[in-house]
Amino acid sequence: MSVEPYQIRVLAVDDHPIVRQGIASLVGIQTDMVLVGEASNGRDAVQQFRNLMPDVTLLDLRMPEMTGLDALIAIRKDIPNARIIVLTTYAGDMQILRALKAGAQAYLLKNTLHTDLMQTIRAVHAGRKALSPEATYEIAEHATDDVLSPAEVLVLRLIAAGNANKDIADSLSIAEETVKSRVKSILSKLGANDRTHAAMIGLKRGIIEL
Amino acid sequence: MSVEPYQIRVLAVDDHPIVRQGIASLVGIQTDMVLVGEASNGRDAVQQFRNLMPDVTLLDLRMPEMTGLDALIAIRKDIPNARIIVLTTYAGDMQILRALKAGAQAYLLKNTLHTDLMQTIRAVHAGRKALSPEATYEIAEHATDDVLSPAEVLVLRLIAAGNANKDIADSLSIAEETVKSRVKSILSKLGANDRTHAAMIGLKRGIIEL
DNA sequence: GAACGCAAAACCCGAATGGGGGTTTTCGCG
DNA sequence: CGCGAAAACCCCCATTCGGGTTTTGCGTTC
Repeated sequence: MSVEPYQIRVLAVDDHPIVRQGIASLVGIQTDMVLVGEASNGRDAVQQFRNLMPDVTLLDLRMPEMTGLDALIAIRKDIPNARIIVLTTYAGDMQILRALKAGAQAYLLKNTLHTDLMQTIRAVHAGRKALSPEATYEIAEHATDDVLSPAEVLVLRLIAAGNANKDIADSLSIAEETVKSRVKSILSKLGANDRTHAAMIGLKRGIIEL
Repeated sequence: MSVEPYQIRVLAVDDHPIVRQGIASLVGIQTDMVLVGEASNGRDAVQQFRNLMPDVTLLDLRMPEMTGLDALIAIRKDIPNARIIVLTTYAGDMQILRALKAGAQAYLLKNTLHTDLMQTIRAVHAGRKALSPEATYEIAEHATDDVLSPAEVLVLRLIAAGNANKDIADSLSIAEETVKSRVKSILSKLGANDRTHAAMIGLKRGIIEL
């Protein structure tokens, strides 16, 4: 039995055991990779990364305890050249952009084929970057759109929670009229008919979470 | 090498190759099960079920081409005693209830542990039923709630799409006043502050889809 | 320190919303 | 066939929403 001299050391982070099992099984088949660890939430992911120093990390975004995005940020703060592939179900353009800005080398959807996933691991390990077609499309789709300001995102979140402008004003300690101008701006930037539409678009695009 | 005389024949349906790989790998380890087929959408699932007649089917709900729920209904129409385990990410009570009404024997979330999943396959094959704790909780949580009528669900969908009452009236060919009374009823049944809140609750509870 | 840019705040106002009633019509089911 | 429950339609009315416009205030830049 020959031992591979150079193997890519992979860390898998996902809150679904079945997905981790799938990754483990796929990586196990490859002769040039080895799975060195698993984590089921963001906190564990950061911990595991520190301990294991993997070459490539597969990271889901939606997780309990600590978001994949927060884990990504924490890891890259520790080790700025960490190689991380975001592997998730969801493709809102804002979600993708934030992950890339936080230093992800690749963004793949879970409907990616086995072979593409393995190729991406090798590519990222070699220092290249990758985006799934859907991710590319989503970003291109909204490339020319105005981006919501942090203040506007706050208002949008409160809108989605079912608050009236007055309530939003109170909980943000600003004038109701200010809220109204922000709402107007949100509707215009998102191309929404009304606040309900805006909330749904915000969800679809990964600007707010359910 | 001994051949197991009685193996549970399993069909895996999920649009994520990685998840199917995980199931394949887990089922492969068990001596009393064998994976006989896979499908990546609802249409294929129905097809595969007819061809293979598996003992137990693992079925995701969110899939392209044809919903898992529709596939479930189609399969149970063909073979009324088909044993199907819904294995999905999402736990809105309405989604769960519809799956159970359509004849699913079990409803598991993907964060289920390996061992629990395997046990559930055996249990369902033996004719028993199973619900994940989260599913049970969701159902109990809303057990006493009034259920939206089909007409109300239609209106809620159009609300979420950003339509005004007048537009909803037009596209459903009913009077605006009718729409208004349905909206009132929806808000009351869901305990929502306004239509936006209602749309978000509808999403959370699996009454409408994004 | 003048000019600029921009978020916050203010005002107006017509239209949409949602909370109260209510009546008629339809339909499923015993 | 009739009963009861939905669904559909209707009216009133206070409030909220969303569009347009303007003013204030504050920091930046030149």
